[in-house]
Amino acid sequence: MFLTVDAGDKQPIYLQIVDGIKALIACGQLREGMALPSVRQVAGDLGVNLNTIAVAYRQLQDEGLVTVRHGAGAVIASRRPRDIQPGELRKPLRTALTQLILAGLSDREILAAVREELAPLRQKGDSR
Amino acid sequence: MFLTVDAGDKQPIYLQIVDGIKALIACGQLREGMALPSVRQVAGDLGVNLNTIAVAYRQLQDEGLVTVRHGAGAVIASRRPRDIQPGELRKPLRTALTQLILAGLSDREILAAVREELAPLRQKGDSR
Amino acid sequence: MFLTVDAGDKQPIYLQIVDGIKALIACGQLREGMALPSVRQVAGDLGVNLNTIAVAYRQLQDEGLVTVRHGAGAVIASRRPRDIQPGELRKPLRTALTQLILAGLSDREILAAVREELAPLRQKGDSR
Amino acid sequence: MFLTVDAGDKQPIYLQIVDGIKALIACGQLREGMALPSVRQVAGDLGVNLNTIAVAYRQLQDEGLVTVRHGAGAVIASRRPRDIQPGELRKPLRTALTQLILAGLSDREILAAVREELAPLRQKGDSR
DNA sequence: GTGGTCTAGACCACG
DNA sequence: GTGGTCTAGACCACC
Repeated sequence: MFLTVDAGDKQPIYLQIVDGIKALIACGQLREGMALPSVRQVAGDLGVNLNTIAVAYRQLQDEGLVTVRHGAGAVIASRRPRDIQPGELRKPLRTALTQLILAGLSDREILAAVREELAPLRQKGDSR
Repeated sequence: MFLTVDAGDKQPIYLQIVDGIKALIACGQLREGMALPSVRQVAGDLGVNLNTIAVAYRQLQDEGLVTVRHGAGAVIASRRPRDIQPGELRKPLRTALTQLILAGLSDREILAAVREELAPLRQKGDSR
Repeated sequence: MFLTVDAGDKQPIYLQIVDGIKALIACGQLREGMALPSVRQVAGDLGVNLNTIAVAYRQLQDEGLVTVRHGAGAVIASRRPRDIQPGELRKPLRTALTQLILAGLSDREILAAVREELAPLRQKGDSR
Repeated sequence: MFLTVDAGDKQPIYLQIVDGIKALIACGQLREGMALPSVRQVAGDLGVNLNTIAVAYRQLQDEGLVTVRHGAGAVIASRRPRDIQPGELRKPLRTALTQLILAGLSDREILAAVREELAPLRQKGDSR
């Protein structure tokens, strides 16, 4: 489990953990039915408070990505066809791309960067 | 000036404004030397607090995108190569791509989405 | 015995079992003097922890609905008028109705839903 | 604002508050666009911790019932057609009705109780 | 053992 | 002023 947090980051710790676990799910390192490490273990490993992890797990549950069973740990939920509006996902993408343009990258360079980022997120070869 | 803010968004208003102005710069609608509208005018147009706009302008100044001249408003700064840490720009990109993967999009679909988003950001034809 | 549990439910498993048995009693499928299946059997059938079933049975005993006889299993208790505080039963009803109102149902629709739910709970014709 | 909490209740305080506010919305005492009292005020009034109220408000936001704007308080959200599966709402109703049957109430008495509970939730006369 | 809730108190971010 | 986050530590509920 390769989760890291940066206390100096503008993004709150609990969201960093949420994003980290989402990435692990996306790349297949965490699959449907697999158990997540316990709240206490993650808290100990990362050196953050128990509650902070609990909030992250709760968020993942609210998004339907994991099933938390009281007294029995958390497991990756069955992957549903996710009822998200595409518009919700486009906004952060647009913002990220804008930043790259302002940094002076050409379209070609940006697409290369996207491919570079995409590759490790597809390690397990389920490139649907 | 086509800036909009969504009070219901989870992103703070001042950042929505920062991103909006960045997009205008990226696509060439705002060019080096052009004056930004006054804090008061933007606040009035968008119906938000004066202070909120001031914070947004301050952020743009801190990033070196605009220069605020005391008593004379803000103008778009000369485009410098900017001292960017590439990692800083990659993180939001990675998060946005992760979300698209979790939504079930294939690599092909994601690259298409990136191209779609990139196009309007290059309206003015300066595809360096 | 038609009991089911849903591990993904937010309600704890032992309460799902308690509610399930209450429903069976309410509709007459379980009557005074009838024996409940053993803790072990239920646990095996549902694939849950032995202790979980024991807690459910304990709760039913505390509410006076079943009597647990040492070494001889549990049987449905004689139906007493029960010492109920009406307020205690009204609260969950009020919460459930509030949810229906927020979902946009009219009074007419809600009463229809109540009658619909009531019918199968009166299968055995003891509509006192 | 008539919110009460019972520390001895089995339901957690933050959910009691969520339910209380839902009831106020359902009966029209809180309408679209109205501001909720601040987290600090509610915490003071009820004598509970700030965080507890914050969690309740966050839950209401996650359910789309209120819009929380950082630094600017919380307001009742525009009432959307709620994308709930009716099955979700039927389960608590069924459980509540089961309890009433076990208490010995007849169908007639139960329907009377439902009408009794429904009346105060329709004070403002929008019985769609 | 697991996660859930609550407290007290601190500090930050937003408008 | 507002809400958001985090900590430390406690106690409870569940499996």
